[in-house]
Amino acid sequence: MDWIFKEGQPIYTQIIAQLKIKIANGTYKPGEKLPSVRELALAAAVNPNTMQRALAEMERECLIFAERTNGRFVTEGGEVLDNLKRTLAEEFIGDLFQNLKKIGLDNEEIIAAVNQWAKEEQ
Amino acid sequence: MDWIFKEGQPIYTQIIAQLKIKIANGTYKPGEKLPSVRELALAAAVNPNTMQRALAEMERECLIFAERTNGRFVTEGGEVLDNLKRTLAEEFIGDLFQNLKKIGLDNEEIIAAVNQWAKEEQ
DNA sequence: GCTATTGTACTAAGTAGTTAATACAACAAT
DNA sequence: ATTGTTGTATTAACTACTTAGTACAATAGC
Repeated sequence: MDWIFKEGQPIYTQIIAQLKIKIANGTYKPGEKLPSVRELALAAAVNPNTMQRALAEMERECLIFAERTNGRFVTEGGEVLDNLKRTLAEEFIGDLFQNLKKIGLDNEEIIAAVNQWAKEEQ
Repeated sequence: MDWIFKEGQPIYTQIIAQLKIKIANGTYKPGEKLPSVRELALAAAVNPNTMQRALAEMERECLIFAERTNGRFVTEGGEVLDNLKRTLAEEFIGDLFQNLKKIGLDNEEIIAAVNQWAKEEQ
């Protein structure tokens, strides 16, 4: 399930989204050392510059931090991870409501559709 | 609420997504004539070429069709619109489950989160 | 102290998306 | 028949993203 990129969206933004998920689900835990830029780039089959750009962006968001010649680490502190999970979930759910409302569904219909989806699919 | 574009994704793909929603919610009804390429481009504050590209793509999907010098029309036939609405809704909901499962929520938790969101927000 | 690995920076080239400007053919409206 | 509007095509220029290649400073590990 690792490192699949779609067309129509910059790779570096997709890397950020997928890395956030990996942090949120514990693949990379707070305080843990990340693979090096070059390793990550190799694993994602992406140019090191592209991976570097994604990582630099996540540093600006304080999700990870770099130690000059030692490597990169996931930021520690329980709030960070909890905030990330909550923010991601709210983004996903908010987008769903926004989109479904645009095509004419109200709150009840949305909840019904989500329930039905959970039963029928997978 | 018309024609807002985000960064990080080609404009023509965002035009397609928003036009699909406009067809799905009845802004443009089956059989109805669409504004001309130039009008749409003006309304969306976008170059005519970009609008043309989005419209051409939607023709390939048979959602609209062009009459050489008369204009563009929404494809008629109830199935088309129903299929569109169902496809859009399934895409949105499917993405939600996929994303939330990645950060560790199961079906029950997802449904709970959606219910809570519907109560609390807006 | 040496070495390998780390993050970081830079330049050049290629590709895709966007805009601008222009042009043409077909036909509805007059 | 003429005119204006339609979809469509083409060319050029600009920007953003991506890749390739190279290089450097800092330091952990030995």
